Formats: sequence, C-alpha cells, structure tokens
Amino acid sequence: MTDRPYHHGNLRSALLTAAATAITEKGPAALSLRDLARRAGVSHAAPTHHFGDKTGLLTALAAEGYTLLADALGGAGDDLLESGVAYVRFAIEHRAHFEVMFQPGLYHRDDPQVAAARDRAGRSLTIALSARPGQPPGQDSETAELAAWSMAHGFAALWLSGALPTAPDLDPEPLAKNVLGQLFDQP
Amino acid sequence: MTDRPYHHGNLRSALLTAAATAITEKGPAALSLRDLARRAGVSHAAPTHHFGDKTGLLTALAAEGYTLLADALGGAGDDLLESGVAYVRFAIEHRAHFEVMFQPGLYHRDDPQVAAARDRAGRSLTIALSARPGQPPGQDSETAELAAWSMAHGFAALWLSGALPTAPDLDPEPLAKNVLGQLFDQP
DNA sequence: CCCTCTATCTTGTCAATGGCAAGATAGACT
DNA sequence: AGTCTATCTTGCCATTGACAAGATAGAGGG
Repeated sequence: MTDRPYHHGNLRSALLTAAATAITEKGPAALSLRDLARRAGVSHAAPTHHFGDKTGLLTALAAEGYTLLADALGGAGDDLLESGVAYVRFAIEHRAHFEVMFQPGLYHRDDPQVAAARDRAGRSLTIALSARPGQPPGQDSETAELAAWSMAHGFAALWLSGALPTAPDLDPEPLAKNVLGQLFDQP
Repeated sequence: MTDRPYHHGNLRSALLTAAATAITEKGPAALSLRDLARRAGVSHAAPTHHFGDKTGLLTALAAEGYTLLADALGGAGDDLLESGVAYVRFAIEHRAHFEVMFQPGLYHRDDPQVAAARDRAGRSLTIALSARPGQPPGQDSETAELAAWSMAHGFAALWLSGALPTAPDLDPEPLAKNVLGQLFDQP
C-alpha cells in the first residue's frame, strides 16, 4: 500500500488490513493465510512469523477491533442514544473486526492484548450505558444496561446478516436511531 | 445412531445432526466434511451425494434451523415476552443452527427450501412481535417490532459469544426475561 | 426367479491450505 | 568491517474439499 522499505517494513499491519478486507468480502470462514500473503506480495509462510498461525492473526484482529470500538464509543460523548448509534456504526464500518470479535472460537480470548483492549472497550461501554437520563436510582441498572447493549448489538448483527427486510443499500443510521430510541428515549 | 439397514438408510439426517454437534463444539469455521463422514462411519465422499458440497450441507442445516425456529415461536403463543424468551431459548438450544442461519456467507440464502422455511419463521416472528399489548395504534409499529427483535437477537448473540460478564453456567432464561422485560413490559 | 435400473456409497485422485523446519538476507549495532 | 537478530523464503507434509469413476444394495418388471 504505502512505500516498501524492503523486508516490507510493515507486513504485520498490511496483513491485518488485508485480512479485514478479505473477511468483509467472503466471511471469516473463507479466510486463507496464503491468500493474504499473495495480496501483500510476500511468500506463503511470511504471516507465520508475525502471528504464529491463523488463530494468532485473528487474535490480533480482534484486539484491534476492541481498540477501535473503545475509541468509537469514547468519541460519542455522554449521550446514550448517540453511543448506541456509534456502536452500530462501528459494527458496519468495521464489519470484519466485529464479526471476529464476537465469534470466540476464532481467536484466543485469553490473549493479554485482547483482554486489555476488551476491558477498555468494556469500560467505555459501561460509561455510555450508565448515562441513561431518566434512570430510576434504586432500580436494577445492570439489567437496563444489558437491555440497551442487547438492542444495539442485535440491530447491528441483524443488519450485517442481511436478515432485515429493508433495502440493504439504505443508510442504516437513521433506522438505528429510530429503533434504539424505542428503548433509550423512555422517560 | 439408530439401526443401520445398510446403505446407512438415514445418512443425510445423521450427517446433519453430526454437523450440528461439531459446530456446537468447534464453531462453523472448523467444520470438516471428512470429519462428519468419519463420525457417521461412512467414506469421505459420502456427504457429497446428499449435499453436493459443504455449502449445500450448511444450506440444509439453515433450512432445518428456520423450521425449528418457526416451531419454537409458534409454540410460545400470543405472549410477546414469552416469544422473546422462546427466541433466546431456541438460539441456545440450537446454537449451531442459529449461528449458521445468521452468517449468510456460509450457505445459499436463495435456496428454495431455505426461503420457504425462513418465510415461515418470519411470519411466526411477525405475529409474535405484533402481539404487543399496549401498542399505540397510529405509531410506527414496524420500528417497535424491529426493536423487540433486535433486543432478543442481541441478547442471544451476546450470550452465545460469551461476551456477557455473567457466569456462563447460569440459566439464561430468567436473565433473558428480565432484560427483555425492559422493553416488552412498557405500558 | 432373473434381469435391469437407480439411488447410494466407495475408491482414487488432484489442487489448495495450514503449519513446520531449515535456510537466506537485510539492516542494525558494535 | 564483523556479528547478530528480525524478517522473509524455500521446501516439505498431512489434511481438506471437490470431482470422476466404479461398486453395491435393493426395488421393480418380466
């Protein structure tokens, strides 16, 4: 993509973006390390050195995804509805990351990098979810947070799976805002 | 599994259940046709005759899944909350089917069998979702239905992915009922 | 009872893949 | 200049998915 200071210089990053592209095109199951190597213009065993094996590459991708999600949620500010929309936007813009992140059989969930990034995303998520405006104080706030998370996650997953009966080229954000508003705008 | 009238007699069904088991254990990406053949005690090329290729097998599995989902929703009666819980219960009890169904890259979405079963499930779902008790008549009911579907689907997906911070051996149904109640019990 | 026919399954083969081992090479550091 | 290490390559093997050709069981007709 960029310059190539021989030894490729940034193979690791190039492989990760190639993986994201390939997964977006054909899904995580069809991912081939050799195909990634071809796309990056290196030999078929080059990825091994950076990621060990396929699971290792997906682990790195998941870690990257959690970091991106944390950033996305952090940028949404204190507004609950805006955070939910940001969650959906992240899933759609970074479809490959999102799909890998929530398919735990594909990567090493216990990897330290992943755990750290996931914790950071988890904190951002908790902050966003607890910013519920008319929150009844004594109520079970954990359940309310889980409900909000479920709705945002479910909308994103359904959209990505193509299960929604709407036109697939429609901009999902306004629809997401309406749907999430069903729960978030409650008094 | 049952008797074996030679020629196995029920290879197709045996392969489908073996596939469901294997996917539940290791995820859809790790599915191997040859492994299924070994489990069923047949030669490595036997599955080809029944399903054509791997995608064909997953197509059959998805069709079976939509039928099971339609039955599950139909059995939940008119209660909206109960239907939501049934949706979650289906996803957990038939994890393999659920995962394949909503990963459209894995199978042929246009297959007639799949389309028919999906339509049936879709009708059951619409019936369940429109059974909202305090439904404001003039309101955008489609958005409300989508919100309910998103929440049930999202809770199921999060639970299956292991992303929820709760104990994984806990019974998910009471939790699901509480979470879904956040939206469904609105006046 | 025998013959044929069809669905079902087996054997054999090939290209592609993931993963490992051993070697080569660039560039950094001294 | 010499050495060292990270990075990448070449070569190899077992496994897999897919296909082609053949074998076999069992049904149905004469």
